[in-house]
Amino acid sequence: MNGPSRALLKDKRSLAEITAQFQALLKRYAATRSLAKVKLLHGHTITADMLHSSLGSAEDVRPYMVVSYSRCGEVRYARKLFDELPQPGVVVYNHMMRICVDRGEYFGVLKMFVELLQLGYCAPDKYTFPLVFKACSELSSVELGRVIHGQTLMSKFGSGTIVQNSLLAMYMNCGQKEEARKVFDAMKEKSVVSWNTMINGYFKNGCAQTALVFFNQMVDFGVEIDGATAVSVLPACASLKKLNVGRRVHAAVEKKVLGNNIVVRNALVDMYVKCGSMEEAKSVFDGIVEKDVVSWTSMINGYILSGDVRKALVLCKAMQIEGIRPNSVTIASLLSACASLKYLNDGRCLHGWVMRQKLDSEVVVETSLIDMYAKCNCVEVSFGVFARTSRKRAAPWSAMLSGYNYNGLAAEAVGLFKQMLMEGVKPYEVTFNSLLPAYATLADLQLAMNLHCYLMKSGFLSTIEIATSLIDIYSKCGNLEFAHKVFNAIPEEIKDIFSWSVIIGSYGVHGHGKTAVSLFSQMVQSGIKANEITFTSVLHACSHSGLVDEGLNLFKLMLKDQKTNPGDDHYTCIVDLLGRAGRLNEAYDLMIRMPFRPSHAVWGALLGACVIHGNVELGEIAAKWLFELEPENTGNFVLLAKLYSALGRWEDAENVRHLMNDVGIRKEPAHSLIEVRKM
DNA sequence: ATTGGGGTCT
Repeated sequence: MNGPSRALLKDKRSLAEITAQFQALLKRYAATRSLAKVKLLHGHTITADMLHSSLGSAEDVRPYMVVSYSRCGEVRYARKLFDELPQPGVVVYNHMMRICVDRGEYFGVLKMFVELLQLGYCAPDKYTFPLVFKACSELSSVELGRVIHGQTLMSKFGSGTIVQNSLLAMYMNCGQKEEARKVFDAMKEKSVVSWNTMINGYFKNGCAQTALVFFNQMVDFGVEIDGATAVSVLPACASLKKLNVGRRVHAAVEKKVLGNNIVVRNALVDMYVKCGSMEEAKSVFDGIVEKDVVSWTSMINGYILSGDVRKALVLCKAMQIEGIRPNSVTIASLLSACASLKYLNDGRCLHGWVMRQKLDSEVVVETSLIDMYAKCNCVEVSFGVFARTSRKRAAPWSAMLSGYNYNGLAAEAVGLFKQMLMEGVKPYEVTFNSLLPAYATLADLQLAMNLHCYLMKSGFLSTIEIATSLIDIYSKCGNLEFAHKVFNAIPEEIKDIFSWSVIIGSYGVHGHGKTAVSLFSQMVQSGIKANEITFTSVLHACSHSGLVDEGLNLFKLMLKDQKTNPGDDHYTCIVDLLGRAGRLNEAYDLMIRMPFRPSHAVWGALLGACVIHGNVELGEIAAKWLFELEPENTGNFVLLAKLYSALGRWEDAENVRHLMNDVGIRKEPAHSLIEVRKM
């Protein structure tokens, strides 16, 4: 026997002295992560306990044991000792919570926190709160986070920079950027971490622009950037394609020597790739001495984005020669490239490789395989892959749904969705992106009502995009009443330009022009500015219902508006509107004064109107242009022939029909055979 | 003893 135990046996010193020695030793061992020594000491404490039956000293030492074990990563012992402690203090609690965080047991953190609050003899401290906020953040529990935020404000830790930083991260990760902003603005001392958290948080919440604003402010304030700043701001530059800002960050990285960090280098490669500068991406990539799988994957993705899938595949080989194995992300990236280019063979090769590498059970890989086969129009193979997945996660189901949708199999998509629900898989928002169009295609009222019911119960209907799709589905089913009910149920303040456009369009398509126009003015009154899409919907509605004056007024409104420029669609609507009303010359005058050359659609609208009203003069002009703009469209010949026949000009009609048959064979420009009198 | 951080797909 040696060390402290022997000291205890001899009992030359007081218990307090020995306890202090134990504590000091344990602290040192914890700092140096010396697990073996901690274990030895643990043994000594047990011996000491037995010999002296003086638990007093051991009670002072055991909390230190817990801390040391947890620092050394020996979770089992730490847990056991912790459970045996009669009165664990806040420090021990903090260490146990840290263990939970490291193991991803966030609910355990919350349980311990509540326990700690109920103890009565001690309270959470500045080390406790960051751990608890981390747990709230990972569990996406803002409600709880807010409560604990309130608690920090009541305590003296609410003004601590580190506590506030973890609070920022919690709000940002829960999607509450406004609340994060309030905390940030109120912070007395902002550290570089605070700025980084804001930049990164805004980017993650879809506000890349604001992320850059914060970055610029940070630089203006003279805050020294670090590696995490670079890693947070570069993706924002990438998504906004701000090559110049990216280059400035790169320069700062070089100046501050942050580039030893491979994470920073990889972020730079990705930024250059996304900004389309492959030369710069390659030069950063070449400069990385020890490239990891992320460096390679970013570069591979770069070649894919620049359209060189062959080179991407070559690089994938090169990386393996260098001894780096592609991971599921690399594969997912390559497979998505094969999908969009319909490279079925390369996709199959990758599939085989993935199976041999045993990467085929990763969800991302499964999902991209399903997507790749579907995009290559091999739905059966796609389903085969899908059937072999564990089917517990929503992603493969979503991929399969979008696969069915892509291949025009709407009924299958709806059937699969039902099965998904029966198997208890919870969809997420993007699942509906591919599912809802299928319902619109089927246009089955009973199915739509079932869906409506589900969306209400599951709460997804409160998502504006999904509610908007449902309006469209009801409209496609011909049920404007339900469509309008769904529209009315959307709270006024979240109705956006898209939901208004869809309801206006729905009334327009079903010939209720007046309602469409009145909805349009309601929208403007509610403070939403019309855009090109809404104008298309409302003008379409006018032309469908023959509301000439209303249509012309709206069109004038559009011309006056600086923000909305009439495009081809709008001219098509107006020409159609005037044409149907028999005001053909007005329509033609408008076309001549158009700021750009009328497309086939505009000419088509004019020709259609000429047929209705028997106007050969303008009809021939329109036909001449149409034959030039879309020589393959035989419909235009049919229309012109119809125009001639209606006026009893049988011979001309017959000629046009011959012409139509010839075009397919001779590819001779048809318009040369038609005499154009005026143009 | 604490806080923030890279590439893909859904």
